[in-house]
Amino acid sequence: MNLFDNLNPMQREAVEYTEGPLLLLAGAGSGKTRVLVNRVANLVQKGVRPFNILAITFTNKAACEMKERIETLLEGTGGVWVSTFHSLCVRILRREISKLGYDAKFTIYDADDSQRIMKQVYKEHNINEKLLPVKAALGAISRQKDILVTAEQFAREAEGDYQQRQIALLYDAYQRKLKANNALDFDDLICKTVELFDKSPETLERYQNRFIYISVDEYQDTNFGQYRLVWMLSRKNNNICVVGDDDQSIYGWRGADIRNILEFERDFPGAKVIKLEQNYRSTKTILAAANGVIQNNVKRKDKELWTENTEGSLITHYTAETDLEEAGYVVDEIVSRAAKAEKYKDFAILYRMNAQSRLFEDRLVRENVPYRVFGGVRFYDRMEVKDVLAYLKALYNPLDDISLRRIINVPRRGIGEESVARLEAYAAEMEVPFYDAVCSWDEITGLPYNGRRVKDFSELLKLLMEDAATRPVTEILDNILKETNYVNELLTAETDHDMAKERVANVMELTAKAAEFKRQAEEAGEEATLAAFLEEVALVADIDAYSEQQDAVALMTMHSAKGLEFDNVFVVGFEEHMFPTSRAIFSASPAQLEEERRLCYVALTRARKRLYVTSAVTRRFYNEQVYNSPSRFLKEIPKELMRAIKSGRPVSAGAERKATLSHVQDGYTKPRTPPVLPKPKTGPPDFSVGNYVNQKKYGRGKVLDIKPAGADYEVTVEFAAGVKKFMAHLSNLERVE
DNA sequence: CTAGGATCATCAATT
DNA sequence: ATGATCCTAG
Repeated sequence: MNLFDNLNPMQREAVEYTEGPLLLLAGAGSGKTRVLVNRVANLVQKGVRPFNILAITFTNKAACEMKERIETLLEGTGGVWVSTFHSLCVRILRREISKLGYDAKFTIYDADDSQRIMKQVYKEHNINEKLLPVKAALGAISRQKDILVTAEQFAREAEGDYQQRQIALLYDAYQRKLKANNALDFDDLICKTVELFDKSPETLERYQNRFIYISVDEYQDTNFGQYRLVWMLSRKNNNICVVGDDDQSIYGWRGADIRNILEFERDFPGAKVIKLEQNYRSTKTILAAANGVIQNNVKRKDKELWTENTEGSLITHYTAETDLEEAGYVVDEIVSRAAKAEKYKDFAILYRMNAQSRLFEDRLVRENVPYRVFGGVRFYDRMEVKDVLAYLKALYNPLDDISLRRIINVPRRGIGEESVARLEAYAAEMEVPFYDAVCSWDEITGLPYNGRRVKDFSELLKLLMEDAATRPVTEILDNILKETNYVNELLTAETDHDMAKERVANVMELTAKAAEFKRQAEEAGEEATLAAFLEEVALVADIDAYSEQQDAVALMTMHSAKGLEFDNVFVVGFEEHMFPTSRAIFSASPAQLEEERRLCYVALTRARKRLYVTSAVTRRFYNEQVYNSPSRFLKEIPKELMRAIKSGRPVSAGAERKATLSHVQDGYTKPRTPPVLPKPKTGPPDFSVGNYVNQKKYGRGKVLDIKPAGADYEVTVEFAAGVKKFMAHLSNLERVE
């Protein structure tokens, strides 16, 4: 097997260059995964033990794919450590975390768990959620963790500013509570690993000796903590290869720091830089469009992708009257193209927000088109799935109050708020975990039913725990369902029958997933322990489930689409305020808009052959009818690359296209549920600049500006609460004196 | 204590 | 529009 066949000179150089720091600037579709895989294979062929190679990826899916490709290439040489940052850290921490005073059986808390913890903190400190929303506090803390600032450090810096001091207090209390529950949140996984290496140089050295060659994919999306971790691990051997594209950095809001890639050469002296600029994925047209957009960003490394692929077809820009019609066009186009021998799995619909998927789903169902939605409410976030998982978590780590409190009255067993409050008070007074309070039910006065209900619950827990230590996760799960009768509870408690059935189906799917997990573990010669299952479940992303096996249209956000490619891509909702979002438009700093533009670049470059962008003149958004103009990014795509179609009437197209489109129109002359549109009145509003108006929500305000927008007028009004914009005829603005 | 109705705020992207 | 929280009656 020659690893260098069919590689271009740049790719070949990257595969060959194995010693010392290497920065691979790899544009979209430039074959970087191939380079990474071949590079690892090259190392192994040179005699490096797979055991000594670490490859970090962004998603579990990417990790699996890479592992498979390496194993195929090397015919079954396992042992290369391929994982995401988070799973790498968990594996290290499971072995080493006792050095930081945590128990090795720590639980990983997701965003929902974190929120519950924080709500408890608010309660204990009597802090008003209105003054500082829980989400805002958690966000602020998360940003600090991203840059490895501890609660103590933050408290020192926060002196003076009241809001900051408040956050410092919350950060500290939140962290203590996590510790008491023997739990880590997502950010902690990274921070604690860095902390561990800081505190224990000999531990760090062990891992440095183990990971002699390290590569990091999607380096543009790493945050400071992750950068620091990589830096520490690679310091000794200095064999670090990072791959990234500053134009595809789309996780700034999550703390990703584009400087990591821009300053790599400074951080790792003597670094070699190789650029991969040849694109193998898209047509010339698609690439030119993407380049046209991204070149409007100021902050970027200079480079331009090119391709030897064909020109391909023009990009279609479809302007629909309504969001409903937009969905109709997209789905009908998919149906008609699929009829011409294309597979459903060759189509993707990409949107900015998960909420946009609904209309497309409705339409796909109606046309009997198989599809899969990624993202949105994750499977593991479903209420019923979380309930069952909470049992598993509580059995595994009895210190995990959050999980224990979640299940104490699920299914209903007559332990309500009152009882929980008593237990809590006891736990606080005796300074013991909540679980101990449950077990000490006989010492607590004032429990309803003489503590009988709590007693039963504590006995149930003990019974389940007996098995939990030794049995495989599948049996533990079956046992929980049997002893609690949870499924039955779902069926009786839920008033909505379809909903109940769906919930039961989800629980069943969870047991199926556990079974599948057990099968895989046994195949690998491992045990399907509770610990391993919980870990897997905590760190999966929805996109990890994406598979090309299923012939189904893929629906996902542009963020989720990163790293994927499709023959035909529809980028929908291509409008101001949708994409770029209002937040980015009104943001004071241009950075947010630049990130939106990079997201646009990512979205456009997902397409191999055909690219569609669609916009609607009007749509329902947060339960309001809004009128948006086409996205500014549309103007950044060179006009000659596009074919514009408005409301079912091709501006320039052949007969074949017309046939398709009349089909679209038919769907709309007799829609099953006619779109309810307000009748836009015409004419200017009955007030002018300088007048005062009244608005339901914001009260009295002064009109600053009125300008035509489609059939209506956009009115800018200054209220006490700030400057807001409205569509004149939709927003019930009344002139007042 | 629980169930069910009323009221209220919220509304990006994710490991 | 939806989901979370609050409130009242059994």
